[in-house]
Amino acid sequence: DSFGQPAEQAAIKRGIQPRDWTEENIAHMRGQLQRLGVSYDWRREIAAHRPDFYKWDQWFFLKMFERGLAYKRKSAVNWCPKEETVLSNEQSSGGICWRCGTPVVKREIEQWFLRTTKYAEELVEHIKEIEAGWPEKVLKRQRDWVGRSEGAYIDFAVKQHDEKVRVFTTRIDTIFGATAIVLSAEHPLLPKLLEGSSLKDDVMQFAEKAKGARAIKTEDAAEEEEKLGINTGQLAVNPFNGELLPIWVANYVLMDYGAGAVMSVPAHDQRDFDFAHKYTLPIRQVIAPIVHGQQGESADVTPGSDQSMDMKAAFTEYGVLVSSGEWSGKLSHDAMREMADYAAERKFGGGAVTYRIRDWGISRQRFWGAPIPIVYCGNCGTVPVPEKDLPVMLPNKAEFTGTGESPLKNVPEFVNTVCPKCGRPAKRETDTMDTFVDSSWYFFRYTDPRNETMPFDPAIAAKWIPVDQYIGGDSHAVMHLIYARFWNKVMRDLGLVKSNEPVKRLLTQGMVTNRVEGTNDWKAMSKSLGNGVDPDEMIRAYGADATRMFVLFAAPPENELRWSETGIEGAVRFLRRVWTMVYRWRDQLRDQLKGQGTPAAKLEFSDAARALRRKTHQTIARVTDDFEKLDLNTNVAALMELSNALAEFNVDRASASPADAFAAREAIEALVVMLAPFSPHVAEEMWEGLGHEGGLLLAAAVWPMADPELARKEELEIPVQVNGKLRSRVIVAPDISEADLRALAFSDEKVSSFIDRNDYVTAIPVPQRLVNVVVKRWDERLDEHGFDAIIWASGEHPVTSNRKITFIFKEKGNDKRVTIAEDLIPNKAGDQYSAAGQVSQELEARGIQDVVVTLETELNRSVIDIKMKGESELIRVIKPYR
RNA sequence: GCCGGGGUGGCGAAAUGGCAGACGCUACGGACUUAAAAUCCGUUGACCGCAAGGUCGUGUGGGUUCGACUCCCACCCUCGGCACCA
Repeated sequence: DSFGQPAEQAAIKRGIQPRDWTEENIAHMRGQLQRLGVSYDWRREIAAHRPDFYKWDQWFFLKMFERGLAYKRKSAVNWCPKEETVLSNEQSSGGICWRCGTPVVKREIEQWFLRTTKYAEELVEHIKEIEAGWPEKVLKRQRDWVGRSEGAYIDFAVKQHDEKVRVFTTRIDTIFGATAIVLSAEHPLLPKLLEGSSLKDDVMQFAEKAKGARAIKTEDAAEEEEKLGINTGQLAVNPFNGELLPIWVANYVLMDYGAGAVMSVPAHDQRDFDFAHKYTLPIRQVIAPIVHGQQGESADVTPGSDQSMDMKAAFTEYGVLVSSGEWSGKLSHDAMREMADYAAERKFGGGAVTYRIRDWGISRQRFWGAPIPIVYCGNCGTVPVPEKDLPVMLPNKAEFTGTGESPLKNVPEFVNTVCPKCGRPAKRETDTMDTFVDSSWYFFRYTDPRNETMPFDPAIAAKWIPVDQYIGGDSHAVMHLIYARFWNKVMRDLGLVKSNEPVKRLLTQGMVTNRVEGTNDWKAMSKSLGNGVDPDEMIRAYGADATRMFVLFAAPPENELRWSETGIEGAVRFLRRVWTMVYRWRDQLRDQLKGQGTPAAKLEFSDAARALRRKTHQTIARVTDDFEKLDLNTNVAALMELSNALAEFNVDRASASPADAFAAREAIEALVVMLAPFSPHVAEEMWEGLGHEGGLLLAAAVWPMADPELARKEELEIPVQVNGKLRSRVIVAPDISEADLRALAFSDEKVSSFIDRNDYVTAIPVPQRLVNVVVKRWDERLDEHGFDAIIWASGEHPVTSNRKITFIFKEKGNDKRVTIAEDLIPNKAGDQYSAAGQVSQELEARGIQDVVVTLETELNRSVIDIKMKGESELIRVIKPYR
C-alpha cells in the first residue's frame, strides 16, 4: 500500500521524489522481514505505486464509470481562503489553517465518488455470512457505519405554494405531536419558499451563517452546539390532521441525511425538545408510557405553564398513542405500520429505509496516488480514457511545494493530452485516487500477481478467495474493511468473483505500543513520535528467533502489547535450553535418530517414559489445536512445558534403555518441529543436529501426529471438595464410574473429618474432573424443604460399627423428642428392608409424605438414602465400617 | 450522552460452570566461582501458624448453582468508537 501521504510529505520536507523514497522503504522493509524469517512468497510481491498494479485501479474505475458506479459531483472540502488550497482534515483541525492560522471555510469543488450507497443493503444483509468469523465489535461498527434505519417519508404541502416539503422520520407514530417543520440551512427549497417574503433577507442570512458554522466544525468534536433557528413565516399542512405548522430553518438539521428536513416533535425527541424550549414552540404529548394498563393524559403544553415544568426531557420511548385522532389508543409499533400504509395509500408518503452511509469520495488533490483516468475535452466534455490506453502513468517527477494543490497540475506533459474521442487538445483530470482504492482489492492480485490482461484470473482467484484468515488492526474496522467488502460486491457483479464476501475470518490484531518519551502515553510505534524499536537492533541483540517467539508469547494476538524488553531474555533462555538438550542428547539417541532403534511396539516403557510420551502427544494435540485458534501465546507455553518435561527426563536414563531413548527422541523431535513456526532458524539447525543433515529441511518436514491413545492419562488425580472447598485428592482410573467415585470420596479420611455425626451428606461426582461432597445439617436441610419436623440421627452415628441406628424427630416449636426407629441392625437383606420400611412408616405416620427411605449395605459401608419430595437426588447418611 | 471491549499476583498472562494464577518475567534464597556474569536448584497471591494445616482472595454489591473469574441484575473504574443521523 505504497501510495499516500507519507511519501508525499517526505517529498515536501526533503526534496526527494516520492517514488525513490517509496522504493527505498520497500527494499528496507523487505530486508527486515526476510531477516525476521517471515516466509512470504516473495514472487507475489506487489506495490500499489507500480503501474502494473495501479493500471487495474484505473481499469476498475472505468468499469464503475460505465455502470454509473463512479460519478462526479460538487462536494465540500476544507479550504484555506488565504493560501487558496485544499486542506486535509488534519490540516484544518480546530477550524483554522495549520500553516497560516486563517479560519478554514468549506468550499464546493468537483470530486469523484463511488456509489457505495448502492450496496448499503447488502453491506448490512451479508454480515450474516461472515459473523461467525469476524469479531463482534467490528461488525457492530460496520452496522453503525451503514446506519440502516427504518421509518417513513411524509410530504407536507406548503401553504400558498405549489411545493411540498418532504421529511423522514423513524417515529411516524408521533406525527400528531408535530408542532413545526424544520429545514436544513442548505435545503434547496428554501429560496423558493422565501420568494417575495419580507423575511427573506433575515432567513437567508441566517442560513448562510449556519452553513459557515458547520464548515468550521471539523473533526475536533464541536461541543454540544446550541440549537439555533429562525422562523420562515411559511406554513406547512400536516396531512394527518390538516394542522398548520410553521416552517423553521435550523442548524441542527443535516442536509445529507434523510430528506434534509424534519417534523419537529418536541415532546418525543430530545433535539426538538431543546429547540422548542429555546423558541417557545408548543410541546404536545402524543405518546404515553404503558404503565399497568393505565394510559397517560394527553396535554398541550406551552413553556411556562405548569405542565411544561413537569416535562424535563422528551419522552422518547415507545408507548400508547394519545391525542392522535383515530390512532389514539394504539401501540406505537402498530401505529407506525398503519400510519405509513395510510400515507402510502393517499400518496403523501410511505414506509422507507434510509442509510447513513455516504458515497465514497475518492478524489485527492495529491500527486502520490493512481491518476483518475478521465480527460476533459472542450468539445466532448468528460471522457473516460479507453482501456487500451491504460495505465495513465504518473509522471516521474513533480514539484512538491506543499501548497495543497495537486502537484500534477504543474506537470504540463501530464495535464495536456488529446481527447480520446475527437482528437483535439484536452486536459487530464489531475486528482488522484484515495489509497483505500488500492487496499480494497490488493489481496486478489496476490492470487495472480503478474497478469497483464486482467486484474486477476477469476479461475485462479476462485481457489483462494474468500480469504480464510485476514489479519489487521482494528483501526481498519470500518473504512478499509467496508471498502473491501464493497469492492468485492462490485467485482462479483463484474463476474470476477463468486462470493458475496471477501474475507471469512478476521483477526483484529492489537498494536505494539511503546511509551512516548517524556510522557505517560503508550502509542503505536512511529517515527514521528520517536518511540519506535528497530527490528534490526532486536535481531542483533537477541536474534530473530527469540524476538519472534517473545512477541508471540507475550500476549494473545488481539491484545495491545506494551513493549518491554524484560521478558525477551526468557525466550532466549528457552531456546538455549532446547538447543543444549539436542546437542547433549544426540549421541545417546544416535540409533533412534538413524531409525535403527527398536520399534515402539517391541519396547517396554518405564513409567517415566510413558509419562513423557503422554506429555509429548498431549502437547502435539494442544499445539495443533491452538494454531487453528491462533492462540499463539498458549502455544508457546505448551512447548515450554514439553521442554521442561524433557529436562526432567534426564539424559542418563535415556542412554540406559532403548525404550527411554525412543521416548526421548520422540519428544525432542516433536518439540523441534513444533518450534519451527515460531523460531525457524534455530529449529532448522537443531533439526540438522538431530541427524537430518542431507535429508529434508525441517521447513518441509511432516507435522507430528498426536496419538490419542498415548495422550490418554493412565490415572487421574481427582480433587475432592467438601462444600466447594478443596479438602483432599483421590487417585482413580480415568474410566471410574460415578458411583465408585462417589464412594471413594465418602470413604476418604480427610473428608470424613468434615462430617459431623448429625450431618447428612451427598456428593456431586464430575467424571474426569472432581467430586464435591455436600455436607449439611439435617435440620437445615429439612427446614429448607419445609418439613414440619427435624430429624436427628442420634446416639451412635446412623450406621456405625455397632450398627445401631436411631432416628429422632424433633417437632418444630416443640422441644419434645420422639424416637421413631431404634436399634435397627442392617445385617441381612431382609433386615435392610424392614429397617427402611420402619423408618418410612414412622415418617408417614407423622404426615411426612413423599419420602422414600432405602437402606443398603455394601462391602465396607452402609448408607441410608432418604429421597426428599420433588427431588431426584439422594440425601445420604453414611459412615464407613471400621 | 450513546455504543462496544476490558478490569485476575509486583508485571505479561492461563483457566468447555469444576483444583484460580498454567507458562514466563521480576524479586528473594541457595549451589558453582577468588569474584561477578552466565548456568543450575528452591521460594514467590495475601494473612495466621513452629508445623500439620487453616482463613481470605479474580473491580464493588446482589442473584442463580452442589459449585461462579466464567451465567444473570445493578453499580464503579478504564480503554476505544460514535457524537445533532430525525
